[in-house]
Amino acid sequence: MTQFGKGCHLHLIDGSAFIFRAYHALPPLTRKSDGLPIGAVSGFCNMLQKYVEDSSGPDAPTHVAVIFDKGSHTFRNDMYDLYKANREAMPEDLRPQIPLTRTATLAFNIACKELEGFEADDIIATLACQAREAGGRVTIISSDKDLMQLVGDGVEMLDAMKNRRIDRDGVFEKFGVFPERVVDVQALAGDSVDNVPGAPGIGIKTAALLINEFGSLEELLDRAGEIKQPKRRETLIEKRDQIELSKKLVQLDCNTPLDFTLDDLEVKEPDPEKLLAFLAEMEFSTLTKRIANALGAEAPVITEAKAPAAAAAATPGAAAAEAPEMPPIDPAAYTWVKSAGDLAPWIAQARQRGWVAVDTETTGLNEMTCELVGVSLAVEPGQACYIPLAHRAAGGEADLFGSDDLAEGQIPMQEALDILKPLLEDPAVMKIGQNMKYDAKVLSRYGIGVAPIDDTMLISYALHAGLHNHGMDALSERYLGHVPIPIKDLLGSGKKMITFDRVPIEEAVKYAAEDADITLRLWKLLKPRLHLSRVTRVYEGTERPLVPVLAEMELAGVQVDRNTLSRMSTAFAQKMAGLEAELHELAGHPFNVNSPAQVGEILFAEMGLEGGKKTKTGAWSTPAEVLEDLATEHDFAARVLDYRQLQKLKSTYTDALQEHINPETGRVHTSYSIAGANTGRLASTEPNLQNIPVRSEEGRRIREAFVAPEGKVIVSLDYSQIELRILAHMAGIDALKQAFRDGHDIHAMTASEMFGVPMEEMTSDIRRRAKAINFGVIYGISGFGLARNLRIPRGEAQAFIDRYFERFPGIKTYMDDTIAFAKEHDRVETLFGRVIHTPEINAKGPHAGFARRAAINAPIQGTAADIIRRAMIRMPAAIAGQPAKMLLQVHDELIFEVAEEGVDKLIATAREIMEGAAEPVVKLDVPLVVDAGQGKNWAEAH
DNA sequence: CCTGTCACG
DNA sequence: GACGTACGTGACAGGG
Repeated sequence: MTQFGKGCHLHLIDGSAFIFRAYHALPPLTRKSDGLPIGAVSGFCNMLQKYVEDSSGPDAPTHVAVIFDKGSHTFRNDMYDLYKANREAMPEDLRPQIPLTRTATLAFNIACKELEGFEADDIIATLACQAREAGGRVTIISSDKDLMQLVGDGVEMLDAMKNRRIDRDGVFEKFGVFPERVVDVQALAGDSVDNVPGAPGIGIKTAALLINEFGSLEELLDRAGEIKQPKRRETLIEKRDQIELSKKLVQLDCNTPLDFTLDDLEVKEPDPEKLLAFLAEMEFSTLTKRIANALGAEAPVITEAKAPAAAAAATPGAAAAEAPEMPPIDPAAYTWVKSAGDLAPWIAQARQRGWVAVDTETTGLNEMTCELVGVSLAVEPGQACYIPLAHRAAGGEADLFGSDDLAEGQIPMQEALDILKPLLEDPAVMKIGQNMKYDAKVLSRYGIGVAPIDDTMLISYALHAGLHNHGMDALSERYLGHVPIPIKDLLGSGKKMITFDRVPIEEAVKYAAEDADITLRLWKLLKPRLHLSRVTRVYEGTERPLVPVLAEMELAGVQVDRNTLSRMSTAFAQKMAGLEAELHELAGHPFNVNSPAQVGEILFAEMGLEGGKKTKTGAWSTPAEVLEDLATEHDFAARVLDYRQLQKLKSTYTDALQEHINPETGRVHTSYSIAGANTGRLASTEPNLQNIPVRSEEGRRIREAFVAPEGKVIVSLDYSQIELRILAHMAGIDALKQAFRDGHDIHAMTASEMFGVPMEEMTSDIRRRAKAINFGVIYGISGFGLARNLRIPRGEAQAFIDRYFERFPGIKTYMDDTIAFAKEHDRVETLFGRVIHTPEINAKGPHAGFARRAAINAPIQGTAADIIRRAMIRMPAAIAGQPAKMLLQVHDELIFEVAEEGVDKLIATAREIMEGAAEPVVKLDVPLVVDAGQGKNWAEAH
């Protein structure tokens, strides 16, 4: 044993922080055999394992301990009986897991220390002091700000969550003072979490200001009379005792009587047998295997005792880690289907059950250009196969010719597709996929129309929008506790990346079949929850049916005229070159106009203009908003704005769009993500066709490149003021509803009501202000935001808002009710029952305002999204037989390509569908109005 | 890979 | 009282 001293590096892990993070990060998992809650233990072990993996290398610790709290009564409670009095009670299902985390720590062979009547923080402080005195280094693994007072002289903190080291400067960033004065600041600012009172009315900022001015808390309190602000002065004088008590509460104790020494904390290798036995006892199948792998040991078999009904029932609301009938995921157990004979039983199994999970493997992520490489099927959890179809034989590196041969052990593509087609199109067999639109599009290019379908991504979206994303990796990790094989492992990344057809089939089987297996497991787990969460109608009515509709639109694409774009590109380039020369001239030297940092340097440093702000990275910030203020006086700023606009148009639109023209179809095929936006909106990617310019004259011309082929016309139909109409309905504002019924100018009406100006005397400026307020309401208005938008003083903006609420009290009520609902249920809902979770709504701090506004906006934006989704779903049947195709959606607008002679009829049909899309589920008190336009291109049609 | 900026509804 | 502020997206360029 080596004596702790110079060269030693002690790691102190805040155990309680680990436990709580693990508990809150994971769903309430239970042990399969007896229903024991183990979610927190599982997360705790994962975090320890990750810690062990990450802490090797040159900076590895020589000594380590996990420190826990013990006992609820400490010396601080003797000083102040309300200390930590507002702490919530420990959740029921966490309590039994606490002792298990000690066992887990010891199983990893890491020292595990606690002391009755002492907080972990004091033990950590004591050990850190001892280590520092002995000349060693210390890293405290915690993000608890109470520990920041210990930083310095070889002691640092590591925020494991953000993987960020915090040194003296880091502490200064947080507290505005260096570690020696942190307790002084804390004593003043107090801490609501620990119920430390501090000085009322003083937060961290003010506290740091005062401490820096006076040097120390004691000095400040002695000379409090010198403070200018009367309120602050009185507080400090009156609350002196309370502040001094607060300091004692936050001051950590470096003299905790420990019954061990630093030398007892020396890092030890874990005993594989003991560690694996513990993990197996907990029945963590994935983690057991992972650690067994890491240790080079055999993973013990986890006994599969059936859960007695009573034990399962004893933990109500607890979701089982894996549904009881699901065996652990084992990629080695999947089947390689090599022949038609191999495939037959899988088809039969799928038919017999009435469902099958399907996944396709392809050469790329673009459904329009990739090629099919294989198909995997899963019929039961653990029973999955992969049918390779176009894998290439392994060729030598220099083998430029032979490597395109097909690998052995594959059914000829067409033969396999002929066998699969009847199954994939069988109306009696549900095809389950994760993001089925992708697979359906690929297969449709091979002549297979997959139906009916279920989609685990969309099931998750209907259930959990706002809680997390809905990709397979996230879902698998979250709901199955399993990390799928990363595709990177097969394809590599960057320059050396290969396509899936080059992956050896043995490897492909594991990956591909696992995807189908996971999809099936997720389906079994999540599908039954739809009706429990009352979102079956949303899923079946507005998510799932959209898949084939979008697939058809995306496959159709929109014709884009390359010549128009490239002519514009050239023109933009010339203008930009002129502007660039002019700017270099104005600056007196050449610089990169595209670099905001350099532009800022010239404006604010070289030219010495006021109003420059820096970003958090320290570079100058030059958003358009700032440049616009300068532009009236300074040509330089005006030219930069002109340049930026052209640069944006050229790089994002006229240049990039050309790259997206599909050489085979001559058209641009966007992809819509159905589960991307939390509110129910779609998102358009590769390319994004939902942000083609329209507001500026120059930008709008880009829409001229979106054309109809010979003999056809582009038709655009868009909802007029849909979100304001929904607001009028949801908030029940009679005046607004009546205005919409009468077809009045809604913004002018609002202005007239608010400012008492008769409609005949309305000016455009007053109307503009009312319009900004109307939109502000939809966004969860704030005085600050409105002030910025209208470029008026904040007080004036607030006065507008106050008057608005006075005139339309129903809006205020709606907003308050929505927030109250969100706070109670952690979610909001649209008129159609779409659920948007608002997990941050009860959070404290800067997130709170954000969450409030999002909660106000979500039902309105989401209801509008529901309505256009419903219209889109009904559209194909409504326009069947007409010479028309629906091509694009832009949130409140649908774009069609129609034969000239069919335009009037299409407009009539589509308008009827769109205006009636809310019904019969919702009967709005306001009419929905759809405007239509037509032309040879999108610019004319809009 | 992250940040800043800017395009849309 | 302090903090940061309209809502929802995606793409591109710069810079480490």
